[in-house]
Amino acid sequence: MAEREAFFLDHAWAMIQNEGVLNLQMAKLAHRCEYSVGTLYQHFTSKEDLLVALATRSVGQRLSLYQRAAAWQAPTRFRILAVVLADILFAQQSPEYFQLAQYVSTHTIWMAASHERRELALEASQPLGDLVASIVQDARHSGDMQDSQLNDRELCSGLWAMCEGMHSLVSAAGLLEAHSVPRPYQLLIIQAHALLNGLNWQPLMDLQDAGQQDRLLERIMAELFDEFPLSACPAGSSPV
Amino acid sequence: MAEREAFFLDHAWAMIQNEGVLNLQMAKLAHRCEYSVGTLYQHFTSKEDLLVALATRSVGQRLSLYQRAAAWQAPTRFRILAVVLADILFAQQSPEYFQLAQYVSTHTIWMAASHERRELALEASQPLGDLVASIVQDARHSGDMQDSQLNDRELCSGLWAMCEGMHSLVSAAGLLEAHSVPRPYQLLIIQAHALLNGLNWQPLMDLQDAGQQDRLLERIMAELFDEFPLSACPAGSSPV
DNA sequence: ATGATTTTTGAATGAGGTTCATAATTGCTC
DNA sequence: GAGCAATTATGAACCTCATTCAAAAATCAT
Repeated sequence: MAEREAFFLDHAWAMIQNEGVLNLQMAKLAHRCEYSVGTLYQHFTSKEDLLVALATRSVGQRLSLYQRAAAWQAPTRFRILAVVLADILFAQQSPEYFQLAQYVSTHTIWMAASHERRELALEASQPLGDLVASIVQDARHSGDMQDSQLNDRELCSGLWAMCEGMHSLVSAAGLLEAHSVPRPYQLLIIQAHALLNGLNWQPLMDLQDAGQQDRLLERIMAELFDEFPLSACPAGSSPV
Repeated sequence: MAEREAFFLDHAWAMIQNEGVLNLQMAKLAHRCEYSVGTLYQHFTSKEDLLVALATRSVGQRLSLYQRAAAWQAPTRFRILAVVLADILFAQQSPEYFQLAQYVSTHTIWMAASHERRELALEASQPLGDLVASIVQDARHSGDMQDSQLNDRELCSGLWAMCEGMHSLVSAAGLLEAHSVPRPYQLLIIQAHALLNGLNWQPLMDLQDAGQQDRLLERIMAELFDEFPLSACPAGSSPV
């Protein structure tokens, strides 16, 4: 049963990658899977429900990238930045996923999914939060972070929002260009450094020293994400 | 002609506020405006096109709040924070608008609108960017800000992304609660302070001193946004 | 083998976005 | 102001799907 659900989702994902979210049709999907429409609807209460399920499933892939960052033997500040980089790389590698995730987390779509499905989605996102929180905890223990006002989750909420927000801005084609903001993901890295500096997360990064920032990025790419093309790295020189 | 377009948009907005974005029907809208469906389609190439037009129009209301912040006789750092607060207040005052804006800036919807409509939307958003950029310029002149790596727009991109991102996270019901992040807008203020500190935007704010932050917020509320209920202010004590 | 229960099916339903042939109106000329 | 051309408005018809549900098929229990 769970197997068939996965089967449906596999094919739905393939269809979305070919034809976009808007063109996914329940009847086509059922036909492609050689099941009837009714059977499809036994698994998903609605199309939106299926989309949320799909987005939920992809969290796993994202997590595996994040985990490299969390498990890295490096100062906590580097590790948290590596998470941001993982986020960026994944967004560039699977733009369809981000498009879907964004569409799904829209109030309009989110609320159209079943309550159970939403709960499952929230549960699935927990490991991502846990992972980031664990880095914060390490940072507190090692003395890299001294803040006492915010708990582990709250501390990262700004960084989280910033990443999410930049993805949103990027996906509205033309918006950033219209506002003279090219290379959004390079900027995201710089702004993330600024935020982490502001939170007093040691070791601080000199924002005026682009070379130092690039070297760190390149190191993370080499040590954690070496299978990604260098062009994916939002460094100062490359036009990402 | 432009008058009739505005007429359509007025009624569309009213209908969305009553019944939500998903329940807006082109035929109902036309009927309510006492025009035929065909006439409606002379103004908007599709439903998505209309939604983008609607979102575009609402930028004006948002702008008027931002302008108070920009025109305020106060240090630039206070003014930029006032912009963030204006954003939050507007989001709380017009949740329908933000829901719409978010829905519309989804790749899926955005790309379904006509090219011309998208251009208009981008143009309409310029004043918001200009306004923020002008504050940055003042900050550079007065010496509050010394960064030389980023231009005026780029400098604020992180703050912009952070605000957008937090709105996104808030609108996915249950997501923040699931991650132990209550009172998102209070957090947004704190994180904005952290980011501004990191950018070295003077005068720096002591992140550990919640009282000082609250006093600033209350001052902005009193001097700029006194018609808003105090409960709208995301201060430390109130449970927003 | 037979009846009961569960699962599957896909044609039918219905909702609603979009189109386009027709009708109405406006503008122009003599 | 009559006649004609050009423009604009109309809304029924069309078409695309998501969703449902009565009937058929498959499975299980005795």
